[in-house]
Amino acid sequence: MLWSNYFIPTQKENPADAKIPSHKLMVRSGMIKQESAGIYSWLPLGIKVLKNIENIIRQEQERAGAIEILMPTLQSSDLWSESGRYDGYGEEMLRVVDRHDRILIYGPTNEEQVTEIFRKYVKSYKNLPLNLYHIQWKFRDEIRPRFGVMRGREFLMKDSYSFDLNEDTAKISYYKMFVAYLKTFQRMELKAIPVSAESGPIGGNLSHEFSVIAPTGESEIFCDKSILDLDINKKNLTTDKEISEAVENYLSFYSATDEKHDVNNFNKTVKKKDQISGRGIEIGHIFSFGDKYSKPMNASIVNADGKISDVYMGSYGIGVSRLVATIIECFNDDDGIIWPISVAPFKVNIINLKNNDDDCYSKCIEIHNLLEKLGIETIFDDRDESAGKKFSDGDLIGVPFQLIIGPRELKNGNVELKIRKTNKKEIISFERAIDKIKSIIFEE
RNA sequence: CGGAGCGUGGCGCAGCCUGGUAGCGCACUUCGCUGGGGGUGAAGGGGUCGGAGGUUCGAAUCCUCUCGCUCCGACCA
Repeated sequence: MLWSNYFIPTQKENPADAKIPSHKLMVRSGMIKQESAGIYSWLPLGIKVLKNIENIIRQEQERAGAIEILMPTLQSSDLWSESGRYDGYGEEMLRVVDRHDRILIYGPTNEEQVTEIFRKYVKSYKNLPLNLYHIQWKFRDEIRPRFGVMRGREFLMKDSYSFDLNEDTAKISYYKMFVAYLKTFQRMELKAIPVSAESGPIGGNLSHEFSVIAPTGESEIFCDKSILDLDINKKNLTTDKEISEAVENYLSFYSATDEKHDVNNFNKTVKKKDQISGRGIEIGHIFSFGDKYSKPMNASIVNADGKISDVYMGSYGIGVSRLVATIIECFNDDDGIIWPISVAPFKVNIINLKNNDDDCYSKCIEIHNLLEKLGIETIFDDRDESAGKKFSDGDLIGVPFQLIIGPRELKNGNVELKIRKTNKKEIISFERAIDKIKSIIFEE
């Protein structure tokens, strides 16, 4: 991609109303534009990252056996009356009245909707277990949206819904998602901590949220340091038994949200030096809630004995758009964003230091085409701007590798490779630079 | 919803208190010099001050209403 053909409206100054690093940086790097309170347009760089994150989530969901569907943003309020949540959910639901004076809801979540789909088609235990997920925009009319897309009113969420015959198999479904979540977040280089949590308006008795500790986190979490040292990829997890053991290993360590925190228990079970507490950003939340929706909505199946029983359900959410901000909160410096390779909008940023130099330009194009051919997404900053401007924009948008090409080093067949993560620069041959980039990217 | 504040070119702000129809930095346009960390010289374009009403000879400035946005608190992926 040629920068001059693309659309990255960067700005030097911080927006007046942005308070946290991710919000400032997302606006300054031209990823998002606010349209209303808590409602944003996603500009090219922003949507690229959002899609990358979405795809990682999608891959891990599929790997865990979840099946993608797409439910509408607008739902009939009748469904919500059936489940009893129409009144319960309150002012956060955005209601829309259509021309026939029917009330629609811009969905804040989809338990009712998916239960409706399930009950229409699934009648037998033979079709279980089933896990359906979708990635769709949600709307929660927060009293006070803030922090950019971290707490928007409109946000992109991945939500999965599991259906099982009984409590035991429902637990397996829950555990599968538990593992999928750990893998998903790890691929984004986030250290997500599963914490036992209140289930809130979704309901149920088994619930964990996945949080990342960061200074801008919104609520206090407490855990045993040992959880951070666990590595979900270390073990081969294929059978239900292996999955259960792995999850139960996680669950054996203390971890709790503010509401669930028990100081005495914390001190009793966790050594002082292993006690960790910090502000957590909640990026995922999973619930197992049995028949909370299936019962009032008559989502029942016939079991092996020919008896009718309500399905056991669970729901599993990931804040996709919030993840974009979370990753930035975790990876940034004074100059800008530092994208993990897996979600970076481009992997390589070629910076041409001297625009009117034919040799420099053609070398840039050559390298750009070569990288693209290798399947490495590259942006070539061919703008007629000063070197300094390109450097600072490059650091701001946080592309992992910068290839700096100028007449001085080109004479010797060299290029400067800067790794954004470390800000280390080295002058090496083009071949070695490309090999190095390849090895780092494809090793992932 | 309770408390606080803001709304002046694309962005960030000054002017408002002590009314006299707008100013700064960045960005933008053209030309030149430049080009290894937001370079530089010259010449330009763009706003009637969120909206409505009122006071006044005269309103960005005073008053009333209204809309939007932000911040602090309770709620939340």
